Amino acid sequence: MSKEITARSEDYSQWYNDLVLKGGLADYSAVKGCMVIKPYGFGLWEGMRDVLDKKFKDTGHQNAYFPLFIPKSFLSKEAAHIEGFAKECAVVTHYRLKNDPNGGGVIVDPEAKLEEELIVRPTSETIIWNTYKSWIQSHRDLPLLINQWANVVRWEMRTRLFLRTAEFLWQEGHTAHATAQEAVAETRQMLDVYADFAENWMAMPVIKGVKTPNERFAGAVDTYCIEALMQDGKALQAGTSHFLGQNFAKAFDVQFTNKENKLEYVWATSWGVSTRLIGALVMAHSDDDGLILPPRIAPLQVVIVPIYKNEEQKARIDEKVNALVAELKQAGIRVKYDDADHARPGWKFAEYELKGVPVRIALGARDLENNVAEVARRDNKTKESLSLDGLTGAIQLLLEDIQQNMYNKAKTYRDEHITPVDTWEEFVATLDGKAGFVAAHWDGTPETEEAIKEKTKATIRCIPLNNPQSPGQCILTGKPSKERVLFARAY
RNA sequence: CGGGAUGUAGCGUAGUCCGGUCAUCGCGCCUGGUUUGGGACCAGGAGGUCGCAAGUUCGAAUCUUGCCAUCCCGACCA
Repeated sequence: MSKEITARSEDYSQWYNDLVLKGGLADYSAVKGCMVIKPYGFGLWEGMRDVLDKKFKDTGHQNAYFPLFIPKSFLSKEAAHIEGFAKECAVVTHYRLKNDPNGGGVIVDPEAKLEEELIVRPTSETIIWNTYKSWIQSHRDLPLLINQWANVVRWEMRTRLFLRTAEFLWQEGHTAHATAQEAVAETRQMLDVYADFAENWMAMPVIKGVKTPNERFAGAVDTYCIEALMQDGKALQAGTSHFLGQNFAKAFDVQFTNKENKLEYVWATSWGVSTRLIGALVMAHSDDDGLILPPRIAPLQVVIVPIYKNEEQKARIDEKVNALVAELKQAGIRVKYDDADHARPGWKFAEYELKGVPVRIALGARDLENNVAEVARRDNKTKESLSLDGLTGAIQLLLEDIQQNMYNKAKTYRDEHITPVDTWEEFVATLDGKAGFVAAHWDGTPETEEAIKEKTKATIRCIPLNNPQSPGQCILTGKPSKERVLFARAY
């Protein structure tokens, strides 16, 4: 083994790092807290982006682009918003460099100080609502449904590849509506879009829910989320959708004239997912041999490896494979024929397993004689010989089966890790033991939530939508509770 | 931002305590050949400002100081 991967059981964090680095998804960079996304990792993001972008367009949204820089004064217009982000903002103070007169290279020119400092966007609500003010006058201008694909910067103290970096890529939708009901419906619709994407493309089951006030987005009335469970039993927020009420409309004075010719503040939403999804994907499915990517998102779905003893055999295999590749591509399958001569088949097998390619086809002289190919699937590491006749159809079915199997496996794990508990002892024991989500009663106060967090490091991940109402007693205070909420330790 | 650890060739490492032919070994890389059904073998070869910068010294990978980056644990967060 030339590329050792740390076992999950040995060191989960190191396992994750190994997969990301050795799987070729990303590299560390020369800049603290920032990462380089390598082509294979970016390919994953492109796949996610393409699917999501189509879903956004299909639900009536348009893409636009707003500035990277936000005047400092904008950020402070919404009190809760600045409160939430102030501690992690990068600030641009100067606009010019000059040669150090003392010969120390280049320095910031003290003459070139900005009159108003600029904040590198940690999110774009403020610059967007400042803009919307000039775009919205009448109810006929509504709804305004905009999305942007962008990078944002949050100066994080502790970073982890994909999961938390100072700069990350995301999309942020920002919509304006005439009524609260319409804005709430939009918030919920986009949450559904995210959940559908996570489950049907990423094969990652998620729980849709609403955040408690403690966990709410800075400036939102309600924050909805999708929560996923990683293999170490920690939860990960995979996407959020916020109902912003009229908070930003009021902060930026965005009013419209309604049908009755009266001025009203507009109602807002924002929603986003980020490159963090790549981290979620890695941790949800992969094993100690490497990545396991769901076919619908995998940059490469099928890899074909030739096995030959001489040029004559190679030529015959080439001929067969070239026809197969054409057919697979015709069927819309992302396929690569790896006939590089410098690596032997065994090396390639291990390499593509590390990279999580869902299906590997090996084709040798012996197979040609029998008119078969050896087809190996990455998700459960089984192999079988399939006839070369109709192989494309079989591969299509196999890819679908892998996608479904990965989802089922993740869902079984997730479902087995939602544990209802009724006492504090059980609660602590479950968190420390099997981990995962713990469904417990809570008295509904931020103080109790905070106390539980301090004692156990577990937070309320969400109150699931359509949560069954069942009276009980708060696990910490014993006060009455009308429903269970989901606790977990989280990324 | 606090605590701990690390940084020597693309990767992993020996050497650091006790300064002086010490820049070691494996993988990878290049050339040629033999190979090819689970990370091949032989022969030859290239590659390093020892994280960066000052300092101590006749002499620094090794000692001192500062800085940078990464990992782990905490506080904060998507």
